Amino acid sequence: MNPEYNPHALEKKWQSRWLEEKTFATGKGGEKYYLLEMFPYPSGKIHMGHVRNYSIGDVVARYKRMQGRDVLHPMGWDAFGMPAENAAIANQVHPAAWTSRNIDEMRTQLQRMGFSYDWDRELATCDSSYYRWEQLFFTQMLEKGLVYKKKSKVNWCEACQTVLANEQVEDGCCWRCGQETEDKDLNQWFFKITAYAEELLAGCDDLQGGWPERVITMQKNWIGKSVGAEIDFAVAEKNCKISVFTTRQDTLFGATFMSLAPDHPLATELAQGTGQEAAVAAFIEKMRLQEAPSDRDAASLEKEGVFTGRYSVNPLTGRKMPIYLANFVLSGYGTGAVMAVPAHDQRDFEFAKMYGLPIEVVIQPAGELLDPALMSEAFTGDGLLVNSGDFDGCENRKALDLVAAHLNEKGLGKKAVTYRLRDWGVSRQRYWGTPIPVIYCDACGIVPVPEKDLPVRLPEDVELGGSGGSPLDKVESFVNVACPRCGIPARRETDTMDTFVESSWYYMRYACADYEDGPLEKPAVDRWLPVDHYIGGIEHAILHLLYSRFFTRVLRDLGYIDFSEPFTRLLTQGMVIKDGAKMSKSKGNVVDPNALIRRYGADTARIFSLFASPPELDLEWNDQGVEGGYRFLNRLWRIVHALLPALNKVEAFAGSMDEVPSAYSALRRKTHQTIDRVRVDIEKRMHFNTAISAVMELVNELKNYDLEAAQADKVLASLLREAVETVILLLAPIVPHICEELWEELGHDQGVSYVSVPVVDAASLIEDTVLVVVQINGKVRERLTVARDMAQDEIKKLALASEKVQKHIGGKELRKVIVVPNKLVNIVV
RNA sequence: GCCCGGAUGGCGGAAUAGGUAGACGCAAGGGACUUAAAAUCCCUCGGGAUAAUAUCCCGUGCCGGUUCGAUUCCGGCUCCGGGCACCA
Repeated sequence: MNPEYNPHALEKKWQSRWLEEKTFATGKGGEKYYLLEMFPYPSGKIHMGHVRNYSIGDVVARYKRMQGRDVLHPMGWDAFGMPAENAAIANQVHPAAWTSRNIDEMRTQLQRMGFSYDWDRELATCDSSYYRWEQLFFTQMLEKGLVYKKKSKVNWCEACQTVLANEQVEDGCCWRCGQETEDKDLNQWFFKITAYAEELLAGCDDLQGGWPERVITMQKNWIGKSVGAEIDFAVAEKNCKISVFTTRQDTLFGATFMSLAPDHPLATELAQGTGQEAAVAAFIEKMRLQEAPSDRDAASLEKEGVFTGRYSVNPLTGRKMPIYLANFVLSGYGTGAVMAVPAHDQRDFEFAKMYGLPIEVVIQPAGELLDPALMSEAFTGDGLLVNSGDFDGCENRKALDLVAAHLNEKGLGKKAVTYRLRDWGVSRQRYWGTPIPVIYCDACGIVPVPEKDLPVRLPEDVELGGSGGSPLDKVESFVNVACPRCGIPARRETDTMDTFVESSWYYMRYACADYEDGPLEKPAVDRWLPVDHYIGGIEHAILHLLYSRFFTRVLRDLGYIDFSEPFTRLLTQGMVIKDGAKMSKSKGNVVDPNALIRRYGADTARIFSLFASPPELDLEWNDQGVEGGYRFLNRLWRIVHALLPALNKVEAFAGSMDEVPSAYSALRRKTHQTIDRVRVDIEKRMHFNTAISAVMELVNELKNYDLEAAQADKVLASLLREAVETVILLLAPIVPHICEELWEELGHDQGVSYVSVPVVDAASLIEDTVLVVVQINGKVRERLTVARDMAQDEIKKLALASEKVQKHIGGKELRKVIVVPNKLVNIVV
């Protein structure tokens, strides 16, 4: 009696063996390969998204090992963050205790999935042995001017008494308590990511091919580069200038007024002495009180503004242009001032109509004559310049350069570039994060904590959930320090850093997780970085990935590393969906991976999440699909065991195709076709669903042979052994436990993890006969099995000789016959 | 509004260089085994016509084009998903 497939027992056996023997430690020789999946937040339980993400990564890691690569495949914990603080308040547990307990639970769960991590490199970002280096980076960035402090608008939740990151604001409300958030001006620390805007944009070209196109596009759009000109407009009767950014300097002759953001620094000053003071003040106040329009209807919001009483002078036409404050001008973009060309910009057009301002056409499209009086919308297309002095008749695209050059010559303006990207605000008024290593001294000002005093440890004895400000504010022993420079009493910064800072460099630290003499051990980082293949959810397409690209460049410029792009190849996997929605606690449609493992074992959970769809698409949850995966593993188990007595008397067939008896050539061909398909699917396409279906086909083929036949014929037995070993080796990265067990039962004493991926014997792929399809006028009418590489004339003759074909031709005249060798004949009548 | 994706059976999805549409799996139906059930094994399975596993017609969101031949290439739509959004 053959043993039953008992996933629990055998999975446990192999998992403990892998751990004991440190099977997945690095240093087993070969060229390096760094495979990384995005590390999880230790919420306490893994979810199906983790199962999918890490199953995908594990296939690649295990496959690369079987290709002889020295694979670094680490795991760690993105351990700082608000949920720990929320749990602390709700359950009276210290965030550190809560986090560490969750890490233990999740580590156990990941180990139960059989993922091939090198656990010796595990790290948690809430350890001071990790964040101390982040604090060092911060002080070094401060010295380099890459960190600065400024007052700025932030999202504030009054109920939770804290700043929220943009991504923690959902539809204008706090994700935690649901209360509407408000803008608040706070003094905040910023990372100067804008200093790298151009480099981050240019670097996108290097990602081409390795990263999904849409992620690159999203990053480019987020950086949002605009090329144009900065133009100075003199203010009439006032000794000042207003600078404007435009991408349409070709339309400068058509600028008839100017719009400033309501919070432009000159707004109030301009109105002084014009009689418009009251109106301007009222408008500014109104705009200040108004809620930010929700994104969706921002563009359709009615244009509104107020005349400042002042005029600027168009530098090319000398026209006096009234200066308005306008609700649609953003103070944070460009210079916060816009030259208005109503004929050629839709917003300016609407504003001009509203306030009766002149519309001047300066670009005429081909075959049409624009009349300002008749226009119902701005013309934003291309054409020839008119009413533009010396530039008349010039194509507007060419005029962009010519006008910019002209302005530059006259000292009126210059070419300029603007980005949408904003500096990264990293201050958080929270407890559970990396303390910002800065001391405020009345005498010395802002003083970075010296390296010898790092880490600035997060104090443990803290009251959470109180009202007002950062919890660290109230910890006297933390706050009160001597100034490291002059020694007088000073105060510590009590804000902590955004948790995205930790995740911006953790992948480098894995190279030297235990290194104590610095953040990064150069030889280790040189060996392993950059990450060869990074796998994670599409939801990080901008934030985490952009921050990491920024941080890599910062560390490069601080002299720690020699590369600029952290992730050579990126795979973004889709979400796990159930009942048409992303699995989430709030939707109540979660499937607990633990229940799945308990019922079917880890291998079933793995094969299901890989088989149901290709990685980049969303995966629709299906209970029966899981059952199907389980059935397949059972079938594999039974088939191998049924043949085992015969298989264990022979070696796997290793001869050439011409030694294979013709009765078995189909089996051998199928074996090698499967190797071929799986290699392409895994190595080139990352489509594990089709790789699995190819192996399923080979397993179906095995069903045609029984023990009796295998015992009767040694050649057959050795061919079956070759096929079975192929199945096991190809599936080993996908369902490693069952494969290890079967591999062992086949008499191998070395585990499957470092056995080479099977190699295709090209001669075995070739068939003696091929199926040729005969079409008449493009419709399939006959299928002929003919010798491979038959001459075109001969195939044609054969095709025409067929009775079915003759019937369809029905005596009609042949106009053309197309022959594709070994594939098809198309007869055109 | 702009920018990216996508649309194939009852379902998830295949079709890698323009050449047999629907691999593999799920669900469904029928059968075998069984006292019975589960499990397992075998068969059928896009729609329609027909006694038929013979034969014919239709079929990859819609309309058109290129081609001997289009799920695949081109043009124009529709719908769905995602990103950005008063960015000058």
